[in-house]
Amino acid sequence: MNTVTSYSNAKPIFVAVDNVIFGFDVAAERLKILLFKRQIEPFKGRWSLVGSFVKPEESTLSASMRILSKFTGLSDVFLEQLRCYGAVDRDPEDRVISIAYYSLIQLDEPQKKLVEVHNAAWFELQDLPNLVLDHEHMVEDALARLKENARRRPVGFNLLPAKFTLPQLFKLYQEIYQLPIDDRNFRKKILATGLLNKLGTKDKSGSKKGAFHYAFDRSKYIELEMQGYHIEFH
Amino acid sequence: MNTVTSYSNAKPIFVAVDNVIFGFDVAAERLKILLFKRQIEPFKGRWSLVGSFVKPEESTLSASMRILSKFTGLSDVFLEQLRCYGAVDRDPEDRVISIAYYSLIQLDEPQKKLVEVHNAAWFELQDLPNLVLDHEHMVEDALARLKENARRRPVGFNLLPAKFTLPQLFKLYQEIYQLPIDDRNFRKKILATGLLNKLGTKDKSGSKKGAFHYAFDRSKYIELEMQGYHIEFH
DNA sequence: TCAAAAGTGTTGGGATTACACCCATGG
DNA sequence: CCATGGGTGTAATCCCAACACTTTTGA
Repeated sequence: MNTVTSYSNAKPIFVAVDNVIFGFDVAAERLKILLFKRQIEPFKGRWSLVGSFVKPEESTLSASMRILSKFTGLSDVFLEQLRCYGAVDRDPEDRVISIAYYSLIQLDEPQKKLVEVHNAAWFELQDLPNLVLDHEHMVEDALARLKENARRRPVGFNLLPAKFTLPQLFKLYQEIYQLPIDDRNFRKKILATGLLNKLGTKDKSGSKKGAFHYAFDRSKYIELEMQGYHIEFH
Repeated sequence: MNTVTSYSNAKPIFVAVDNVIFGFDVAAERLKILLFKRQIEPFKGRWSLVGSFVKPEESTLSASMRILSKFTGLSDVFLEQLRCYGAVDRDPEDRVISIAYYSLIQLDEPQKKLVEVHNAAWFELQDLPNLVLDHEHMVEDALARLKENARRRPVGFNLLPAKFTLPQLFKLYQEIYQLPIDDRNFRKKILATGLLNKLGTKDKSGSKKGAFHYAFDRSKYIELEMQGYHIEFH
């Protein structure tokens, strides 16, 4: 870089990233979002999406991954950009634009413990506290995007463990759409994608009879991630 | 704002907007994109999307509207955010992130003249020059978004004049998808949306027989813009 | 009268909805 | 043996793709 840039007429702006991290609590059958208590003024101590300023030497995506990793210990999980929030007065303290990302992760028991370290906690969608700045808007947009994506791409599997059951998958989709779905048709549609491999084992935690374990077919996943599809859940 | 901000640990970054402006040349039956010759180093004189740095006192959306208006004279047209491009090395001169927007406008004869003032020109999709930075990537993403949107929302009408004919609309969709479409099924589907009002007049510029003028129903447009639909064009 | 574009309908097949009962098991 | 959740099938309907000819009119 030049010490005297040709961009010297322009004024730089603070750039932040904020992550809408979704987790599916299989035990509770609830879709949840990770929030933490903001560490800096203004609004210190209030609930916020997990975020950070973007450093000069990292991309916005890297910044998002850094934060995701810091709070969940995870890397190599589903993480996509949502959009940029660029209103002038979105932060009363200074001019800050934020790039929102959203992420889908497995929310297991170790994960629940882990986040406590950072003053973070998992909240049900129906039970979110007031959030700082425009973060409620970000959550709303992220949820809309998740709904849209779930009917076009095999994103749901990112929220489940490697082995899962059809009843679990079914409950997840009901949570995403917050609607009752016909379970027989759901099975037909989801099996018809070819994404699921039935395993020989059963999960007996949910019933006497037990439900078969499934794993998703990674190569088929990649294929459909590219092509896309369109499934309407009723 | 405080003179000493509590964000003083963070380093601000240059923020730009870039616009992918689509216009449909009804006469040529071609979808086109507006480009201009970059005015500043580096890459001065090379073809670029129209863009600008974001000023501290304007939102990213305002910046995008400012640029759109400067080059086309238009306001109050279709303009949506595409996404943020935040790679560290996307601009070799300095750290600059860019928020890309895309816009759909009517490309009539006056418009063609107007842009020449700013060293700008309209290019067919198949005939784009090499673009600076990551602008080719932006165009690619914008086109993918347009295709996606055109099957879910009534966006196509933004590219046509107030009165248009079904053959024109049909040609537009063929341009968007760059595929041959069955014209009878296309008419059925597009008329079934209830978006079109048939006018009594005809446009005889395209044929001896003449094609009926249509206008789109604004209230139905708003309704479907909210609800969305799903049409596959074959 | 003919060239050139506009306009129009039907049918067969595939997909989707709606819907209710049997299965397996542990206690 | 029974309560609980897991798993299964079909018929009726709707939707959609495929497909070719007639109309209008200016030159």
